[in-house]
Amino acid sequence: MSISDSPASSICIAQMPQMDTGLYSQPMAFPKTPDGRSMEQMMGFVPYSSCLTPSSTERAQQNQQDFSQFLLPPPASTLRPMGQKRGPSKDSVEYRLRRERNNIAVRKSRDKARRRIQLTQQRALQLQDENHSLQLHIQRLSHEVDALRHYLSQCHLQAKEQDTTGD
Amino acid sequence: MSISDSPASSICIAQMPQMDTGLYSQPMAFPKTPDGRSMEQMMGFVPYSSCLTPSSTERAQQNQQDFSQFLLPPPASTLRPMGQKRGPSKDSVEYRLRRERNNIAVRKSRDKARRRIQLTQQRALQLQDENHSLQLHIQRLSHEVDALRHYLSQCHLQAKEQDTTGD
DNA sequence: AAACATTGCGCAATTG
DNA sequence: ACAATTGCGCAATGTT
Repeated sequence: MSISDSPASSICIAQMPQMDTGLYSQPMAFPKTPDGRSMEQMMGFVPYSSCLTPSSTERAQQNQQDFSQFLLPPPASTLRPMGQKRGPSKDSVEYRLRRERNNIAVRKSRDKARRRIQLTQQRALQLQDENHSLQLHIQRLSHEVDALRHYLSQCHLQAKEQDTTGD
Repeated sequence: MSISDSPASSICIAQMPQMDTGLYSQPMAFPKTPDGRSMEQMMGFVPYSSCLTPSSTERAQQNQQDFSQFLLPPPASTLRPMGQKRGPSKDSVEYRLRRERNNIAVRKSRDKARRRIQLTQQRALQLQDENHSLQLHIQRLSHEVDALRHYLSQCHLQAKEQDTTGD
């Protein structure tokens, strides 16, 4: 099933109003430039962005007012019509179902990402520790090498002495 | 807790485009500052989104109280409507300004997070490489130690032989 | 082509 | 009051 309540956290979901963006949106999607912003050029349309709109969006959370969206005559009609047709997709069941599924997928994906990040962090720490240990090990070995070399040179000296003496 | 609620059925509410942010925006008019903000501040305009979408219309929840602003497009003259508004903030100017600022902060914060993550990842890789190098180094040193020990033992042997011989 | 996964974004609630 | 974070849903994309 789908959602539904969930224990604790959850919010409501399903029919909640929250939507913000809605229609037209085009918030992102477009080629984003590296810096992230801009570019809608491709399409010609302009965002309208500025749109402005304020709040409308509001979700009902208790407070909110919402305002009417319509109150305005404007272009309205020009925008997407839809009357309530739910045929294709948009305001109803099918749409809602898709949204709900996506929301779930999103949550899942984000949890995954979060875990991944955490893991990477841990790994970095672990590697750092390991690194430290290895450096210590190297230090020890280096000293050992030095000591051995020293002994060896002593040996050679003695050998030479012996040589000299003996000869 | 969240709440939510609105009667169950309703769904949406407004739907409009929100975008503002400046990002894509600027359709025409305003100067947008580099950092992205601007605009509305100057005018204070409000909603009007164009959007709207109709369909839902109906659900008008009775509750919506407010709406206010007048829906009008005009330039509003700059200012907020006045009318009833619950004092604090909600639908206009002030609100919009706050939102805009927050949106900017959010983008900033996320960029930062992204960079941080990337950095951690790089660091992990780097540490891994370093680790590998250190292990090789250890291997070399270990061999060296072995070799030296071997030489040393040879030395001692010779010394002994010499000893024996000489004696 | 339908389902799931990612990702940028704005909103709102929190936190400092 | 205000910036920084964080959880969340939306929608465009990407992947299967």
